Amino acid sequence: MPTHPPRSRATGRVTLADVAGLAGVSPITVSRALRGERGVDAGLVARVKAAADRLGYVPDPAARALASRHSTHVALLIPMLSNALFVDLLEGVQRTLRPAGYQTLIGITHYENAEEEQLLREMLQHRPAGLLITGLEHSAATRTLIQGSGMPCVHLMETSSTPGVHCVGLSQASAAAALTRHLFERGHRRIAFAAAQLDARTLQRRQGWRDEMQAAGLHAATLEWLNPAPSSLALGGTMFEQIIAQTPPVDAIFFCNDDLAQGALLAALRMGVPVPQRVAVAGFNDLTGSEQMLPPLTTVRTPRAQIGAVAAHMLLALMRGESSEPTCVDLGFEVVVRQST
Amino acid sequence: MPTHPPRSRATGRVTLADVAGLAGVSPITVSRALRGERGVDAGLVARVKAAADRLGYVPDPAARALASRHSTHVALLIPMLSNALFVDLLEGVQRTLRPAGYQTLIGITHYENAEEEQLLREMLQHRPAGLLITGLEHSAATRTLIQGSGMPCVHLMETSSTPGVHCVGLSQASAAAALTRHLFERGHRRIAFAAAQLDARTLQRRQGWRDEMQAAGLHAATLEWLNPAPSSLALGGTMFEQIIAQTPPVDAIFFCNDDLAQGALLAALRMGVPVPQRVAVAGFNDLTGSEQMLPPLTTVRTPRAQIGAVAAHMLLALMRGESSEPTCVDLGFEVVVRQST
DNA sequence: CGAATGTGGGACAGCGCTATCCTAAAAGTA
DNA sequence: TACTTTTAGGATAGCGCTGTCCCACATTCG
Repeated sequence: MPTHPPRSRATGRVTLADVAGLAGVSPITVSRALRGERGVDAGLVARVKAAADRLGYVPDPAARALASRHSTHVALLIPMLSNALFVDLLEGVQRTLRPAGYQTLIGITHYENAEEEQLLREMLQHRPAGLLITGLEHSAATRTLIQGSGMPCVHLMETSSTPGVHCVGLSQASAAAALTRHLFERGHRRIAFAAAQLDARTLQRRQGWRDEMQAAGLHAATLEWLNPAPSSLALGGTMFEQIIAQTPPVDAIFFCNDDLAQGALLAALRMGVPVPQRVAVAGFNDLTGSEQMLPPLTTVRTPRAQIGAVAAHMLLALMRGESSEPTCVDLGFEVVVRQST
Repeated sequence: MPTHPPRSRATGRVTLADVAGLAGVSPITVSRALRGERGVDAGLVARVKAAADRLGYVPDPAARALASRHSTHVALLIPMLSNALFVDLLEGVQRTLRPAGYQTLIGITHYENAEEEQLLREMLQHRPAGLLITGLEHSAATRTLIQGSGMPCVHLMETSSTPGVHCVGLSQASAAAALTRHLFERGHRRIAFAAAQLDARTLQRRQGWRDEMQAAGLHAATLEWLNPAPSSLALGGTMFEQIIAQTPPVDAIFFCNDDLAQGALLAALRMGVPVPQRVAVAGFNDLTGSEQMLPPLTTVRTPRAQIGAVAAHMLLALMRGESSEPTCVDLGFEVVVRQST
């Protein structure tokens, strides 16, 4: 006859032992049954689950983390939430991780490598079960922390063919190239590229645009307008004013994101510059409001909510110890043609 | 002679016992010294801290949570992150809580009471040390959960004089009233109120507008345009089209938030309706971009980042067991007059 | 001067769970 | 049949920390 621990406790919390008492098994069997571990008799599993339900048992994450040496937290590192792109990404992640019993710990890096590293350090103290991190480029210390922790990690937004690196995203360069070709088709030749923030993805877009321009023999260094400041509607307007004053005149502007492009369209209205007659304007990401602009903005739609969801699924697989195949998922993009080009 | 536990462990993690060994005291003294608990000799505290620094000791949150029965997590419940208002709120909260050693667990309720309750239930499993929750109105079950948990709780965005209730925000009704009076001053008489989402704060704004309208003898039920759908630029445009067609014509529209108002301004441009000549337009919150619109949008600036920070400070005090005075902080607002009125 | 009060610090016993080892029965093998 | 392998489940021992009791010593007071 096995020993059965007492049924009630001082704290009021329903514990494994309570469930074990009701089901007539040992606590460790309850633990195994509830986690769906190897060889527990199916009938027993059912009995244990029924007992757990009846008592309203919920496992204590702290105890679980302490004993198993990893928590039910997933760390998510993103640059900024004021960019709607990352809000959608977060939605996709949470929608997948919550039902699987994981909590998302959000770290906002403000596009700073040092901040990212500091956040990662703090988060590792909580022994997260996995990590979702924006982009592929990080400081050496950050890479060391990730590898040293041995934690499953999925990179977001970009793609890479490096073996052993897990990522879900899209080819930023291909997307930018596709948009550039669209501008060619519309007859544009002097196409400026205007960017702010200048993070890795922005520079990849620049590369995509530049490759197409060079292939067409249309590239010129004076067509690149790079500004390291954070992007905003106001900055888009300012950049538009500068670019429109250039001689010889540009006939299209490809902004690296919709924030800038929307600001440019508003500036064009203010200045009385007809778009797309005088100059075409295109953006990137297809954020809310781009279809409401005057004229509606041509842009590239990126599947960021889906990226979040697929990456979370990949991470779940890795956390279960499965080896995810493929290691890199390209979710593509769509050029959305509207009246601004 | 006290017993000193061994200095190293299998897991590789630096533990309290390691620090205790180096400092030549017992683990419990290290625990007390590091947490700044009552009566530990100042010299000893310094010695312990030096030892901890030297070993790079960081406390294990899971063990701490298990032993003390509450974690270093703070639960934050907000309706939605696609509304920039709540992104700013989150920034303010994190900026305060992170340096104090707390992690923020974000729950997004999508404006659903049932979702809020479910999220709260899940979060309570993690025994958060405190709760930050948007608004004062919640389901009975949610209120029971909060009270039953005995957890410190601060309500965000609204104000209340109910004793025992902690809140940081602003009087939504007063702010709406002030904006309405501004419209009176500009000579407007038929002022429509247009709202979407219809959460508690929206309805409080409606009340502020209505009170002023009634006091001036200008209220009419046909001036209220309420739409339960989520607010968006597109909806703002649609509502603008409807309202502008009304006879007798309205001469001003007070949108319950800037999203709707911005959409209305874009629709006005599209339709060729001169703002503010034919109709004045005002919004609420002063979101990014409102100053960039054509014409720039008159709105009410709300100090949401500050609300987040002040609420987090209040919660920190409550979590330390101090009784916060005052229990309710009104951070006010500012009517920002631009060219749309 | 002895008892009442305070104060710094330690021992102990868990918090609720899981990793690990172990046993006994069941199943497969020669 | 005797032997190894597999399998289901239990006993044990922590994970790293803190709440609680407790003791030794120092301080105050009648």
